[in-house]
Amino acid sequence: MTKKKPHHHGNLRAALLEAGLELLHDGGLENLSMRKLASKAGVSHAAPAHHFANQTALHSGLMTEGYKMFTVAMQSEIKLAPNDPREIILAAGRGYLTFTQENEGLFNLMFGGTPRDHDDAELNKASEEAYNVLREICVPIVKGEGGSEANELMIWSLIHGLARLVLHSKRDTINAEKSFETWRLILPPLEFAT
Amino acid sequence: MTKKKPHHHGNLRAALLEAGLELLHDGGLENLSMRKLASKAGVSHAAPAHHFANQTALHSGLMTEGYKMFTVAMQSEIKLAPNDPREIILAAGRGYLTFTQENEGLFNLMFGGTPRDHDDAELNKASEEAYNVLREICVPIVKGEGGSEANELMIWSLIHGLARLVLHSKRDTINAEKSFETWRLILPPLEFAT
DNA sequence: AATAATAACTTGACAGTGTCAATATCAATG
DNA sequence: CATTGATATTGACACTGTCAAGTTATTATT
Repeated sequence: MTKKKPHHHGNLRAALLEAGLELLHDGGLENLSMRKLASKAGVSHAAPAHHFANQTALHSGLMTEGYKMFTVAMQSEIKLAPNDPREIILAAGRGYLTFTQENEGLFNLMFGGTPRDHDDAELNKASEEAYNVLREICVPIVKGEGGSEANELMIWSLIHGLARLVLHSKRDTINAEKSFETWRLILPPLEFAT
Repeated sequence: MTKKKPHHHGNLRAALLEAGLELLHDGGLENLSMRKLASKAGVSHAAPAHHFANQTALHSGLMTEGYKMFTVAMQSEIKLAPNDPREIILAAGRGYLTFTQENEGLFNLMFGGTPRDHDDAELNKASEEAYNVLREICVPIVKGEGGSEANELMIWSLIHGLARLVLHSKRDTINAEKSFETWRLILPPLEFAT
């Protein structure tokens, strides 16, 4: 039996991801660097290279964590919602908004155009799972000309766009506190199958 | 009469912005740097500092150009549209999508969470003008519970979200070529005042 | 158990980055 | 013509990601 005990403090990879999330949370995307990461985890500046081939790989790893948190945020709001298809969609949106507002830096990393490793299996799995949450809450919507895909895209675009705009104009138009209400207001009428 | 002939090649500031847009167009946000910018404009690495106090100021300048292009892209599509409120909204969206797909790097800079100078008067003016285009095309929509602001936010979120998702999954779900059709499909039914 | 092999980490170097201070040069004004 | 102020250059600094080489710790082999 092979005991995997990498000779640092258990699992450096996890510690690095943790440190990265912390940096993002503190100072946003601009505050994230491999060397700070390493320093925060208490290792030398080149240590991360053994767990993340390059910066893109590290970013992909952090995105993976982001999608997981994302999925959880939506699901836990859905659990609290009354058993009504529209209420469930509204709840998922609240989860989305909560996540983006509590993790602005990570959100920017995930959806700001930062290059990612498209062959990262974990990342692809995590993002797919997040998309599946969305897919499920859209099932009850009656299909129109564009089929269920158009419904999903409509909901996804709407909530993603709102989340971005809320972050984008924290000081202006859209009040972050009232973003839940705004979400309820802009979600168009939907027809559900009975 | 004062001939303003700064002793380089006319107007370095404009040349720097041009070079910046080119860098963004070629290699995306990751390809943009002040030193490349300077080199591309044929000046020393510290020359830009006299026209842009720091990187944020440069970014703000590029964003300003982006919003201007943005406004033009929407307006020129609107001009071609039949005089029907829904068709006009669809046209503006096509302009939005065209801009984002032809200027991915600039779009990422504008909406990827990159810090900006919130006191930059030109930037604020340019972004406001872009928002005004949106506001105008939403005027014919009958106001609901959220007033006209909710209508604007709905359209804005929807098209912005779609644009991001199209860029985000160029290779996957959403076909960039068919993004116009997708936009038509996900725009919900709207009620217009007669 | 001793030794070899492999993985994890460190150290040092390199080119590239934004920014600042000091210097030089040009354009226009007195 | 001399002064002045804006404009650009040069050089330095700390910081970044990445690579090569060396060191240490863990695992595997004989």
